[in-house]
Amino acid sequence: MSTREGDAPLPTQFDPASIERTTYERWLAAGAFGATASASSRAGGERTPYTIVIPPPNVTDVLHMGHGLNNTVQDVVIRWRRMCGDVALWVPGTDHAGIATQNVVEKALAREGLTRFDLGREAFVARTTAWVDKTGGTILEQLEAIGASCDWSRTAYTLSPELSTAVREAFVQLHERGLVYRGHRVIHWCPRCLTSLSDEEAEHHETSGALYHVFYPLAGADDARAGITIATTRPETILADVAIAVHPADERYRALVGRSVLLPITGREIPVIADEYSDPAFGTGAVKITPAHDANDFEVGVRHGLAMPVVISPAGIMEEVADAEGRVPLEVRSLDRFVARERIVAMLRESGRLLKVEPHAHSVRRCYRCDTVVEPRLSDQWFVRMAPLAEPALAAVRNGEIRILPDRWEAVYVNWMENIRDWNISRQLWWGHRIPVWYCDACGADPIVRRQAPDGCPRCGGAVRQDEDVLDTWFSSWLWPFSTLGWPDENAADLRAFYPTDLLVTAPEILFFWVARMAMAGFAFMGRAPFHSIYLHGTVRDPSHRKMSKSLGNGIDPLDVVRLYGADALRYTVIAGMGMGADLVLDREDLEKSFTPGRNFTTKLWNIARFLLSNVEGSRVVPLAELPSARLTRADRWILDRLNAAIGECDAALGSAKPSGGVWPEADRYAGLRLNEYAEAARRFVWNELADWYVESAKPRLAPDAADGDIARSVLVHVFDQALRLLHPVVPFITETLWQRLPGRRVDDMLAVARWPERADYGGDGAQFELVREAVVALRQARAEYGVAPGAWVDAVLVPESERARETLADDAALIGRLARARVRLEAAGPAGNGAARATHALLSDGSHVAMPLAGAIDVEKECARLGAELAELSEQLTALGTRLASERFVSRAPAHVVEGERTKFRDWTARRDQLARKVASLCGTG
RNA sequence: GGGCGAAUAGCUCAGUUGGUUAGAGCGCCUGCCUUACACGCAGGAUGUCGGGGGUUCGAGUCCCUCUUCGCCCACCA
Repeated sequence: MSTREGDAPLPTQFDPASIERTTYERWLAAGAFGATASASSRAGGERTPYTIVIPPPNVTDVLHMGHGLNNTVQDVVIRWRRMCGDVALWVPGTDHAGIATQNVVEKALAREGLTRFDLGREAFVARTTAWVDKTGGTILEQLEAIGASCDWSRTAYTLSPELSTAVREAFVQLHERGLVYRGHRVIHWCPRCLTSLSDEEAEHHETSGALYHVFYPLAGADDARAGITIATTRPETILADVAIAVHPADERYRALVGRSVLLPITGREIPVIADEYSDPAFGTGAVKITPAHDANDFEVGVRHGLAMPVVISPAGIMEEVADAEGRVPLEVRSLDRFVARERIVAMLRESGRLLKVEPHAHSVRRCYRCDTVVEPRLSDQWFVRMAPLAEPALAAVRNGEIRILPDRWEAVYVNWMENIRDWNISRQLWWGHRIPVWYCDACGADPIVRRQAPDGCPRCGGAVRQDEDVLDTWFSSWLWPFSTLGWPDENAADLRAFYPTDLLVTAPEILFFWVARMAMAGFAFMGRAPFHSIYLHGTVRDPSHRKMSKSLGNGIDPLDVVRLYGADALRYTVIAGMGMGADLVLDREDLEKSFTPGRNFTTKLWNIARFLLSNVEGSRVVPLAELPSARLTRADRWILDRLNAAIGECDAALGSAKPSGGVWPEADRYAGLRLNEYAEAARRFVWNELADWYVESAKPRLAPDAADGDIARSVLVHVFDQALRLLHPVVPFITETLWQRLPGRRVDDMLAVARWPERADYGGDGAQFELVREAVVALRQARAEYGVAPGAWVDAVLVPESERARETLADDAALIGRLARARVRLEAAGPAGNGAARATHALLSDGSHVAMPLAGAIDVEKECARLGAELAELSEQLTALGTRLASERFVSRAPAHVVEGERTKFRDWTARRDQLARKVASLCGTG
């Protein structure tokens, strides 16, 4: 009644689709992923909390391999911690993705021939909200398909009312601390998105452009050749030039400082000024100053009190926008900036002012969302003063409070933090958090910064209007580790139970956008780091190492993989195939090949289970702990030893979950979270040890009449149970399904919340089984080498070197014979060759040897040559080793354990050499 | 321009503080449907650890240098 026995046998073929949905439903029904705040030790509970907040995918995203990779890593870790008994919380959620989402909706509008301005702000936001409500969040459902064990009751959204509260609180607090300010300066502007961007959002791209040398004649000079030549990459901005700057120490131009030159095309007079900004070594050493369209020129303009005419419209069109009367000639007016550039160049050429055009490689900034070349633009924006915020976040990485894996990224983080610049957080968009600032037009009071809209101007009581801009999307994301847990309510149960979180898993691309800023926000608003570990994984690439992307069409849909090979195959392939921080190469054109490792492994697991279950059905399986250890065979003890070793390797690869005392000790700091090593250790155990050796060796014992079948069954079930636990974080669906079918399981038992394995002393030593394995391998090699027919039984002689070896080989002679298809007999140690002449030999590691008398079947000459070569090689190595051991320097300088190891090796090799020599003598009749 | 990383088997990559005869997966070769698995089993081949120099008893691992890739940052018009 309460056990699951009686289920139909496992289907021959593993069909992932048939188990995944139901398994996931079962987890949900059992509340396996729910984390109870009161259970956290920080909230008076008994258990250690372990928290991961998801990097919120854009609400409009559909799942791609990058998400697959990112979320598999998080799920492996959170499942591991859950099994270790932590209150494991994985907070899911999505990001409203200001520019990205607005762009998508605007595109849809464009298909209707509309712009957002046709709808108006309110209607546009309503439409976007409706669209997000309808189609958004698909990705979260897709995460379930790959097994993500998020606590869905805590799903968050960066534009939810709760997070809006947090965003306004953060803005107001920063303002109160003087860390938010309104700045009038040149910022990056995307003429397509019609918004300003932060430095991080304006990406550098190497571009091969041109350097135009333009001549500005001296005003009022008799000599038409008198003047200054400047070099520029953006000739269209000439129209907004207000000065020419030369270096004060530049002798070439000293006489011209203070005089005026004539702007080409318009003939306007502009001064020549001296400013250290000008680099005498670059171009002609003279630089044109265009304060409204270049950040550096702006600084120069401020220093010299220059005018700042704007000649490029927000949309990138040449116009007399501000303080620019008479600056834009009709020929270029209303032209796009790049068209205007060509026109201006043509005009300069015609007038003879264009002296030279040389190719010039330089980097141009482009909008990270739409790839449009950004335009430097003078405007008013809100900024966050970052230097004070960076201080503690920088210190935290330096002192080990926060570690970054792989460690090489720490240098990148430190470098950025040390050179941090203020953050432009206002965006001229409609989709996002409206900036909580109001203005009074009536009395011109200072901007009113409030958590809630004020009723009226606090000074004159007049009407107020809210700032039109919204905040950078990342201004809400940087609060994510605590805003999702209830902040700004400092007493929120989740905040107290789960903050600070533990691990942040993401790609290095958003180290600055998001990760570093979260670190700063954690200190700024919570007074401590938001997490202690940052795990930066690689990128998914195609076989030509190009990043997988929608635009290149080289992407793989994870759901296709799930459909074809199962979520577990996807997860295993991703985890096992990815070293820390390394990229993952997958081939869209050959999914089968890409996911072969995962598919093969899950199939193997399935078949081990089929074999095991068919052999334990209907028998009572005694828990291992209830068995007298004296009844364990050599093979039993061996596999239990191997299990212990595997548990140790998995634990070592996963490392410490948390830093002790809040700071990572050097020894642990860069250890752990080596997920590929963990997966490999578990795979090797299950496949190469459990399946290849233990299961094979146990087969005779599982026969109905076998004497110790009960022991074999107990060990088999125990070991497989433990193995499934070890593997569960990587391949949760199949392990859960198989584990629940093991004998004695109760209906509500669930692997997802079962205990992680621990090493246990079984009161025995399985090392002697290695000799059995070696004998089998040696005999198999001999068979293969001499072309013995696969089905044929051969005679074999085992010659033990020691009493212990004799015992082992005698006990397991039948097993060796079965696995190597040989009729085995033991012969006492003694002068080699007695009865084994004309046989092929193999030495085992302890000096014992096995022989197959293959008279007639073997080529004695060939065998003698082989043995002779082996002997020669061994002798040579022995000589080298001897020389080394005789070396004064080695013995005196190498550590004692190394010297001792080499001496032991020398003794072993000597014994083997002697034995081999005897065999050569007996078989080949030479000395 | 500044900084960082990589180069190991045909391919994709592991190789933690220098220490047995350098590993895995995939691919390849040979033979096997051995009553769990051909998505499998058994056996096998393939490496001047990018080149050169150095430190050391000992270097894939540390240092220098060269070559070739890649990444990040950056206000030279």
